[in-house]
Amino acid sequence: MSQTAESTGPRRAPTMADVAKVAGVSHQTVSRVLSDHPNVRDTTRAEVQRAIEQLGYRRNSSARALVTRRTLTLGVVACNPTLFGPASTLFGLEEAARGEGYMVSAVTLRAYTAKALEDAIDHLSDWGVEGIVVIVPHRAAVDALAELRLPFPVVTVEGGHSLPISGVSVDQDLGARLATGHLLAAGHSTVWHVSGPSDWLEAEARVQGWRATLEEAGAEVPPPLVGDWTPLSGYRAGQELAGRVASGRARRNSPDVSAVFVANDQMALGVMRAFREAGLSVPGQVAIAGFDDIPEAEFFAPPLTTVRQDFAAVGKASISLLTSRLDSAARTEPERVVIEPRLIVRSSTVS
Amino acid sequence: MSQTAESTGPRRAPTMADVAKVAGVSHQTVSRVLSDHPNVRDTTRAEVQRAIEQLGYRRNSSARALVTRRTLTLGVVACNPTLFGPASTLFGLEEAARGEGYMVSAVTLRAYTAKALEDAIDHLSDWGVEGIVVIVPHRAAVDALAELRLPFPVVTVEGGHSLPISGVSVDQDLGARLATGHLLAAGHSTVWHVSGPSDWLEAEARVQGWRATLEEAGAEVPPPLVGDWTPLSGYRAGQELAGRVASGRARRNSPDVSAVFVANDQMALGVMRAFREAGLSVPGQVAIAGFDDIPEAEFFAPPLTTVRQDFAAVGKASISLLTSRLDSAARTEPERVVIEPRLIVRSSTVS
DNA sequence: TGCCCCATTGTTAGCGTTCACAGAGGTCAC
DNA sequence: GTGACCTCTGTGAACGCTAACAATGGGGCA
Repeated sequence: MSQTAESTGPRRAPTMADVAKVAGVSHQTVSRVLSDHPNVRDTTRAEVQRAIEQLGYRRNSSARALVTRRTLTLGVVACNPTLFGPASTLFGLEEAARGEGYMVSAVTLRAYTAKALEDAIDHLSDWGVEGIVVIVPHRAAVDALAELRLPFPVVTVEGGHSLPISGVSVDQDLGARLATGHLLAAGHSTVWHVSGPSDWLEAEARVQGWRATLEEAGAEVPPPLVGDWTPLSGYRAGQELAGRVASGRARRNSPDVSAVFVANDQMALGVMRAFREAGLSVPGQVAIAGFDDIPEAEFFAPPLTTVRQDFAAVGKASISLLTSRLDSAARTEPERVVIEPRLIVRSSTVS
Repeated sequence: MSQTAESTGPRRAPTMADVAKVAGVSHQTVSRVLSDHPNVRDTTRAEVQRAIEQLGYRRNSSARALVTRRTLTLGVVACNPTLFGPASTLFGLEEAARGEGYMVSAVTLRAYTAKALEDAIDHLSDWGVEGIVVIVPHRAAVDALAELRLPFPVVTVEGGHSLPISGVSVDQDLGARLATGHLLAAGHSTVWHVSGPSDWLEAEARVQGWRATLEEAGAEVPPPLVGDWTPLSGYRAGQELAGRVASGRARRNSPDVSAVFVANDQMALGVMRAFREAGLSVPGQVAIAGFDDIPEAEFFAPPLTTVRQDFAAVGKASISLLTSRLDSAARTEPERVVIEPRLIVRSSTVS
C-alpha cells in the first residue's frame, strides 16, 4: 500500500508524467517499467521505481482501460446473496477472479423478473464489464437472459442446459437420486418430497431426480409439496406431512410418510420442527434428507443427512469459463461444466 | 437493455461521434442529451435518441471516468461473506449504492492479517474506487486500517469506536445486555457465556455487555468459554458446559449452569446439540440465548431466543456515510452511526 | 433599426494512458 | 570502416469522453 502524498491542499494524484519528471525520463519509460517491459536498463528502472515510491503514484485505471479497451472487470448478478449457496459461490468466484487479475462487481436482484435482470445487467454494462456471471437459477430469468443478445460473454450458474449459453451447475438430478436412493435403500417403501418453487431450475431438477429414482425402483410417487426455500415454508409442508402420518393410509390413498427428501436444508429444518411439534421422531418415525449441506446442518436436531454441493468449485469454474471466453475472442460453442454433489449421511436418516 | 449491433464482423462499439454522425449533430450535443442538459431542442433530442437506439450506443465509462475524475465505484472489503451478517450487510449495501448511482466492487479476505487487508485495499485502489467500506470486525484489521493513510474515504462496519474512522455498528453491548438481562429476569442466578474469538471486536463488546449486566445485578461472573463462531466450536463449548452441569457445584466452585448466552446463533446451535446429547433439556434445565437472528433460528429445536441485528440498515447506513463524505470533499470529522438491536424471545429461554 | 440576451449548437482542448514508430548509440561481422 | 542489428529511450498520436468557450440566430425592447 503506497502512502498518499501528505502535502497540503487537495493536490491531484500524480500522473505518469510527474513520475517521469522526477525520474528524469519520459512517460513512456515509466509505462514500460510499470508493465515490466524487458527493454529498460536496470538503473533506469530503479530510478523510476524510486520516483513512483516517492510520489505514491498509482496507475490510473480509467485511462488505461480507455486505451487498452480492457476494464478487467467482471460482473456478477446474484439473487439473494444471503442464501448459503449464492454466497458461497460468490466467495469462490471472487477469489478466482482476483487470482486472474479481474475485479468483480456484484449486483443483487430484488425481484426475479426479466425487467429486474435487465436492469441489473444494464447497470453492469454501464460500468463496462467484460463479461458476467449470472447466479439466478430462475426459469424466467434464464429465459430472459437468452433473449438478450449481449455484447460480452455470459456464464450462468445453475442456469440449466436448455439454452445455448455457457454455464456451470451442480448435477442436481444426481443429488436428488443420491438422497432418494439412500432413503429407499434404508427400506422405506417410498419417499415424499418437499420441493423448491417450481420456477427454479434447481427445484425442478431435484424433483425430476427424485421422481425418476422412485419410478425406477417401482415405488409409488407421492405428490410433491412445494416450498419457497425458507424454513417457514418447510415448516408448513412439515405440518401437512405430519397430518398425513397421523391420519395414516386412510387419507386419500396416499402412501405412508416414513421418509422425506427436502429440496434444501433450511426447509428441512422447518420440516423437522413441524415433526417435532407433532410428536414425530426423526429418524425413528420419519427419516429426512436435505440438500446443500449448510454449515448448520451437522448440528440440527438430529444432524441432517444432506447432499453437499461444492459451491467454491462452482464459483471457480464459472470464472475460468468466463475468462477463457474472454481470451479467445472467437465465438466458440457454449461450454458446460457439471459438478458432482456428494451425499453426506447423518443421523436424520439412520437410527 | 439495448441491442448490440447485429452487423457482421467484430466491429468496435459505436462512439459518441458515430451517434453524432447518424443524428446529424456534433458529439457534444449527444453528450448533452445523455446528461440531460436542458438546452437541447426537443426535436434534436429525439433525433439523437433515435440514433442512440439504432446504433445500440452505450457511453464508455472509462472515457467518462477519465475526464470527470469520478469512477462512481465503491469498494467493499468483506471477511467471510458466507456468514449471515456480512452477507446481509453486503446485500443492503449494494442496494443502497446502486440507488445512489454507484457500482460496488467487493473483495473478500482469506486471512485476517494486516497484509491481507492491505492487499485487498490495494486491489480496490488499482481499480480506482472512490471510497471503501470495510466489513472486517477484527481488531488487527482495524488497527492496520488506521495505519494506512488512504487517499479516499473509508467507512468501517463493526469497526469499533476507538479509531478516528467513520463507521457503522450495531450496539453489541446493548444486545448482550438485552439477552443477559432477559435471562436474569427469568430467574437464573447467573448466565454463562460462549463468546466469539477474542480478537473480534463484536465478540469483545458482547462479552463486555454480558459481564457488565451480571456485575450490575450482583450476579457471579463465570469464566466465558471462547468459540470461533462455528457450530462446531459451540458444540465443544456445549460439551464443556454440559460436563459442569453433570458434576454440579462441586466443580471448581463455579456457579450452576442454568442459562447460557451464546455470542452467535450458529454456536448456539452447537451448544444445543451438545446439551441434547448430554440429555439436558432446553429450556427446562438450561436456557439458551443467541445473537444475530439468522433465518434458521426460529426453527431450531427449540426455537432460539436471540438478538436481532438489522444488517440491511447497517449496509444502507454505511453507504450513506460514505457517499456523504464523497460529496462534501471537506474532511469532516469522523461520523458514527449506531444501530440498536432487538431481543427476539423464543422458547429456548422460556418454557 | 440596433443592441443585448438567451437558447441552441459547434469547436477545441484536455483527461492519463498505451501503441507505433522513430531515433540514438553500441556491437558485431565483414 | 561501414552497414546491419540490437538495446534502450523518446515523440506523437490516439482512446472516447466532458468542460470551456465560441458562434449562430432569433426575440424583446428601446
